[in-house]
Amino acid sequence: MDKAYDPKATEAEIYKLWEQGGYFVPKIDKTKEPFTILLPPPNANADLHLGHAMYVVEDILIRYHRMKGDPTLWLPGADHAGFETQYVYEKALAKEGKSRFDFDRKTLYKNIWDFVHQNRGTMENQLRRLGFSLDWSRNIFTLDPKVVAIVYQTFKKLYDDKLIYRGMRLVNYCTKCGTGFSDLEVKYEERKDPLYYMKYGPFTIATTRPETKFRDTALAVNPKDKRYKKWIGKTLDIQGLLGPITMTVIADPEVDMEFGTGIMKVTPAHDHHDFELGQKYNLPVTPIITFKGRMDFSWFLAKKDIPEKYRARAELYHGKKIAEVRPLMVEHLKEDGLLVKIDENYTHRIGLCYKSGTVIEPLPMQQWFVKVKPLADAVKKAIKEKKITFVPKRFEKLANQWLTNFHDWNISRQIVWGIRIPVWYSVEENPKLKIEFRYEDVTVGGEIQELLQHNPQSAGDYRTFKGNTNRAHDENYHVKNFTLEEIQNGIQSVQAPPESTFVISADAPGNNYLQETDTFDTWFSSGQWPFATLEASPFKGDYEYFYPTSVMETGYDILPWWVCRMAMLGLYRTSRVPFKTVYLHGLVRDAKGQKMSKSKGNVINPLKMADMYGADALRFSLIFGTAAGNDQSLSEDKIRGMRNFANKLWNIGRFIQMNFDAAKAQNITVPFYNEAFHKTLTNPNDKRIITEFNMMKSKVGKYMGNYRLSDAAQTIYDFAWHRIADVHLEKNKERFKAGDPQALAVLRHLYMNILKLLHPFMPFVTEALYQKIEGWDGTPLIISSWP
RNA sequence: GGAUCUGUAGCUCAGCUGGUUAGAGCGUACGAUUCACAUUCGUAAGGUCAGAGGUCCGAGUCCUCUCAGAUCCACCA
Repeated sequence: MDKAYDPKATEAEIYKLWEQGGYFVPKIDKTKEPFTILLPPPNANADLHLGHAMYVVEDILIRYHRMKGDPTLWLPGADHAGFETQYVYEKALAKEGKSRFDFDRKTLYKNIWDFVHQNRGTMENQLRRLGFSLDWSRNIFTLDPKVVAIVYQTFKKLYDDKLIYRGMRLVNYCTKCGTGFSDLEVKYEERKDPLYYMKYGPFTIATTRPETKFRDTALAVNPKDKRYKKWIGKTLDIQGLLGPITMTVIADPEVDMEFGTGIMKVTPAHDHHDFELGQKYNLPVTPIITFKGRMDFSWFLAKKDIPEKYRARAELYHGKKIAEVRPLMVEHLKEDGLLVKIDENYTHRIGLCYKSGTVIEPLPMQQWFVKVKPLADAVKKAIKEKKITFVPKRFEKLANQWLTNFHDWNISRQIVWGIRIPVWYSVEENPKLKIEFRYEDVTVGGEIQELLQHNPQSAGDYRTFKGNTNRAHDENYHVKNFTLEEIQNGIQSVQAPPESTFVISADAPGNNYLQETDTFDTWFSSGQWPFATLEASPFKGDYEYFYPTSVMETGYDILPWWVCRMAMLGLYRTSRVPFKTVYLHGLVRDAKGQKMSKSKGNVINPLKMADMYGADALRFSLIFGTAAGNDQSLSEDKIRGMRNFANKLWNIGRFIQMNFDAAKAQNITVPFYNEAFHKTLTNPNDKRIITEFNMMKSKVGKYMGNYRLSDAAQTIYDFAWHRIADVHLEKNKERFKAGDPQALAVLRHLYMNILKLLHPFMPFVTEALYQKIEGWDGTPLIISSWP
């Protein structure tokens, strides 16, 4: 044996041995209860970071149960990570000077597919590098056809149960990313913005967004507010920048009398709160901002007999960005004497796109929603009945809080990379269907139904396609023969008005159908992971045997996004909880307790650490001295310290081997330790260390059962290093050297069992050492039995 | 506004349902070592467990309040 342990020389070999030996594949035994964990699927296209390395918790539990003889499954997978991935891909496109709008839908999807699959193997090899004993024969991807089919079934069932509805709602829209988001994905930031006080008929109102006031539909006051009582219910003509607007004064108790002037304008199309008021009082939703984040005054310019002054203004505003138009409007307000004052020190919180940092624009849109409350209530009940328990316990409270506060879940995303919503609109039945269509770098809006109705059966005869009239007059516009397939692929978006009818189906119900262009929020599919993976498994009976899973282990930061949704959808689809225990780990921070980020340059790359100090050292340092659910600081020093421990184990092994070799040379036979042998023990040192070991062992067993992995790790660490190496070895050195069979037998027994106890934590070095032990029976440590 | 977490040795953190002299890793000081390991060994210094009050025979551990830090959610123009 070498003087020092060299992880590089052993780890890859050992992983191969395990994988090829088929030890990661569960040994199904119907008489035993299985132990199952699903790996939270990492993004298929991304490298692993330290957060992923925390999956070591799962590997420890898996290896522990495997050694205990439970049929054990740890199922790996990859997530398509819809928006995240498309975002990364678009950034790569931007570097080439391109954007997603340069491709039709099908090509874009295929390009992203290729992009993801080029990178996917990297992530999987990194999981291997860390020693994770995943059953690769069951590896699965969120876009595998079987998974998609299951997601579709869920959607259909939800719809049939009236838990999914389509509705015009204000969505959190990022005009830069071109998609809407769920509430969870909006980040807030404190900003100082001017608060404009402006004359509004007989009132003064305060607003930070003067640009939306052109489409105000009402004024609202608090019914208790004496100042405005006489106006309630009255209809007024209010002088604005583009002439008078007619609106009614409504009373609603939600209006804060203290804020600003106590009177608020209601803009249902661009404010969540106003939208709700609008719904309550039946106000029209009239947008003035487009999905590109530009001002839209076409509604005004289409009017007849507009005074020239106002027409000029509207033309000036039209098509401009909000930031450009706001100062112009302020100028015009001053000009007209409508501006009362500006409060420059007003701070408020505004919503930002969590990805691009763009201001989120609430815009009205037809979207698909999941009615969350019935689903969430079922989960709350299951938690109350202890069908799901949390480690640590406090997360139960948090989960309940989440489940209580969830709004209806917007599952529509205006992106291509994902599972397309299986909704089909009949072109014939929905004459108002609007499509955006792109070909040959020309985006055409138009009435495709005319085209499709002409000859829906035969492809290749769509010359009658007119496109929109503006384009038709454009001499650069080319009419081309489109096939039906080309039309389907070239569709940028289908906008179906509220009254549209539709069919839910995985495939086109007929030729005259166009599919919804939105895709599902990634979490809608990953929320079905537990049953979807097991149902889609290539091995028959997996779902029946392994579902529900035993432990769901993940970072606490995705408790609401993922864990709660899995619980909701799992319970809904299978009537059983998808997992019995939820173990949540904390964030890994840098040595100073700061969040790791690329910009701070304090990121520790787990793969680099594994290369430098060994995967075992990295694994151990992530467990050692940390508590479930708490953030932890990780320094390279700590990893180095754990590397030293691996080396200590190595050298105990080396010491043992040298002494066994010496004994062999003298023809001394060392017996194996067993109960009968134990009775023949005479030396008090041997007896005592065995007793101590047995106590330590039962302590470790108890800790493992309670998910107290850090305590288990520390207990073994302490015993191996400070009890065995520092004391027992030193005190009995002469006996070992003399080849005392009893002493050596006891030592070998202790050592073998320490390696076993330690194996879940440090699988590589323990396996390597175990196989070197004199008299090894040929069973790899990974499948040997837990002491 | 609501909620959660954290505050224990110089640093980073353990400490389960309250019970003997409060622990680890790293760091520090001094010393040892060709004998498994310098990725080593020994010895030592270092904490009024944020503060105050309370419950208890007994509290770092439970309760209340205060202070400090972090995080999450909601969000009023």
